[in-house]
Amino acid sequence: MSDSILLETRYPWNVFNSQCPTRQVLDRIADKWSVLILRRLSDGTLRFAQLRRAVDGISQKVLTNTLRGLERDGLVTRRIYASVPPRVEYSLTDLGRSLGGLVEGICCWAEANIERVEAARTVYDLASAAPEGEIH
Amino acid sequence: MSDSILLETRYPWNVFNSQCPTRQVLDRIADKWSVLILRRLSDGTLRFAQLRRAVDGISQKVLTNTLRGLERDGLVTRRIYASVPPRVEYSLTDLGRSLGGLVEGICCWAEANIERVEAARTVYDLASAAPEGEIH
DNA sequence: CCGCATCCTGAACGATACTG
DNA sequence: CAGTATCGTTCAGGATGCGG
Repeated sequence: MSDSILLETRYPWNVFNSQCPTRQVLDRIADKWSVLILRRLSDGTLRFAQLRRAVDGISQKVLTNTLRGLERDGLVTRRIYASVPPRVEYSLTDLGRSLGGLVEGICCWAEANIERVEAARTVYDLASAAPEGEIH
Repeated sequence: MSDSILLETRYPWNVFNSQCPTRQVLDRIADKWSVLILRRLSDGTLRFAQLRRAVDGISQKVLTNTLRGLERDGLVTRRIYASVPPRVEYSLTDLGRSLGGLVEGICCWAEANIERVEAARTVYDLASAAPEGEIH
């Protein structure tokens, strides 16, 4: 009996349940900024300012917050060097690296399919603008 | 010459550039609700109310908005049956189905690694609460 | 049943100024 | 350099009521 349960659901968790803690994980990793940061760090260690430049458009505040969250969830390591000026390096943990393939997959999908998406948008927007036109 | 360019970057797009349209795609798919909806629809067509129940915690407004966005971007099809009461079915397009593996990967990663994430959080929160304690 | 319109609150975010 | 702190704004999102 317990075997069948194990076969049906390998984990007792369920992202579709809003009370399940996995939802919080989904919230963290299914996030634009998290994806971009993780992907940058998958190429190697970066300092705060480097990371900021590498992820165009992110504000200092959002970068700080996102890094804190990623660090708290064990995806990113923060190493501080007590020098003047201060030096802080961010890198992926093993757990963070285990997300590498997914994160790259997401970015690649976006780059590979943007033209299809834009084409779909054009069609959709045209249909929305003049829905009556189709009938006449 | 053009060959080397093609080899270096297969696409002229770059998600790290905030002006690049691929950022908008990333915004769409690197989103908690989009991921959950796409994953549900990858198992088959669903009506609006079914989808709402299947994605626990989503409000009607957010579901509507997210579905519109996914439809506009060509990931989801909306089929309307002019019956009483009205019947609206949502399903994935081919483009949406091409995201299936990634979407499933994200959800599975969350379910498979939640315990590691929670363990990391415990460590992080303890260290933040009493950082002086380590020295004594 | 589906989902649009409206109102409203709180969280997210940008900009700026300041510190170790 | 790498933040923290504060302020002001914007906007996502919840609640409710109505309409096709």
